[in-house]
Amino acid sequence: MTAEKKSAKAKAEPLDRNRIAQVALTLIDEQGIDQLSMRKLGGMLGVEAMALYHHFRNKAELLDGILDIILVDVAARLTPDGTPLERVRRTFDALRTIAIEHPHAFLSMVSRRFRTQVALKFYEQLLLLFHQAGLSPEQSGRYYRLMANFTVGAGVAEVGSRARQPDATPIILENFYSPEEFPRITEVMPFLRVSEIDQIYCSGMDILFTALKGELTQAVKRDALS
Amino acid sequence: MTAEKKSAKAKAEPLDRNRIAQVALTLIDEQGIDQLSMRKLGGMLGVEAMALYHHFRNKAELLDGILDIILVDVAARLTPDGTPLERVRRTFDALRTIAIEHPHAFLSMVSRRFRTQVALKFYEQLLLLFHQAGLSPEQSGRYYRLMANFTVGAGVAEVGSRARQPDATPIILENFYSPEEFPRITEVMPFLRVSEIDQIYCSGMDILFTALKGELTQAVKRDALS
DNA sequence: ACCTGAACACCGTTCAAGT
DNA sequence: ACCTGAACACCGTTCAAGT
Repeated sequence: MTAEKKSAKAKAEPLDRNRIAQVALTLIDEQGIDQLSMRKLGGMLGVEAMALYHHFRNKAELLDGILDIILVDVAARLTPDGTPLERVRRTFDALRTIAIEHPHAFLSMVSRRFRTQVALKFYEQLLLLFHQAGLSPEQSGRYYRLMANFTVGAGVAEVGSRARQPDATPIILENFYSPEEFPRITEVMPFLRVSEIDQIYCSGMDILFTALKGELTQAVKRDALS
Repeated sequence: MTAEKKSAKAKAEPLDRNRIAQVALTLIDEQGIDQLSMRKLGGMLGVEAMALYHHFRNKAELLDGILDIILVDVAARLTPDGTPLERVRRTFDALRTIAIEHPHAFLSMVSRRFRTQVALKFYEQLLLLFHQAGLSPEQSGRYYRLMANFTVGAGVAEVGSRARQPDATPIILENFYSPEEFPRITEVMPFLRVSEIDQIYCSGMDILFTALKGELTQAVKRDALS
């Protein structure tokens, strides 16, 4: 009986941080973040929950491990071609896809500070691109934050519409929604469909990049004069 | 003994949704979101946990109630003076202060869809301002989303630096951080201090509003020609 | 070194019962 | 209508013990 259970769950190789975090991510993707428990995760790995504590000090550290997996995945998709600014743009676009591919995980990842080597390395690489594009440290910091804010916000919004939320107030829009009560919402809703969201995100990034390039050419002009 | 406990917790008036949500918010502010439990909340109200289920169907609905409180609070701070666009700007600025005043609550609020009457009313009012500023429904939707994305992202970033996180990977920056390993991060860090964040947020909103006004004057010119 | 078992101190929620 | 008590099916984490 015990042997049967173990074989069914595939426990051949020994555990390691990466495999645990990987399985945890699938669990989150399939069942939502609050369905991730050390006990259930252990079950999926054919192991007692307590075995996991040999690889992660606690659940929070496991979440850091999941963030690492995602960042490595994002980094792997990035190609080194194009100008530095094009690469910056592609990096943020790739980060945004996390929200779409892992909606349940995204929310808990987004507020985590970069604490691991992997995360810091990712951050360093991204800032290097800003540097290569000719931005000063001050400009790099500012535009990194602006773009990160915007991308994170877009991701969060996307999560809201994609990930099923635990049933809260059952006053779902469709139930009680009267167009005459909320005329502006009614008017705007067609333009905020999931199908439009991507284009809106792009337009926002366009605005930020235009501003950035404006600052860069100004600097070039100043240099030419002096 | 039981009487002592009750009197200590002030249970004079009967419960109502608003008071429960209010106390829940203070609990979150003081102890963090994952310290909010129905049992503990009941304790603070001098009541058994199960009594709360008479006012909220479940914990998720309680969170909706907290969001309502916050939105009412934000709305109360807004004055009706100035141009519609100025009022839009002040609305987002006020929303941002939530992240600063309720960092622990912010994260769980930000991904909640607007399901309650209160939240929809707030949304309607905000979209009305866009309308009054002369934006088309498409423009209203787009700029609402752009500004909301940006503000939410800024809030999330702020939460990351303000709200204490459960101890995860103990590789805190200071511990292992070697400037030569992460030169770009080192360079940029001084410009991303908490004291600078506010200014960066403002610069981002400035960029968005400049773009918005650009679209508006273009439309005016088109109208004049035709 | 890596995993188990039992235990501790908690959860959200249901349900029948009290007033 | 509003609250209680007991119960169910869970949690994260500690700690001593096994191999």
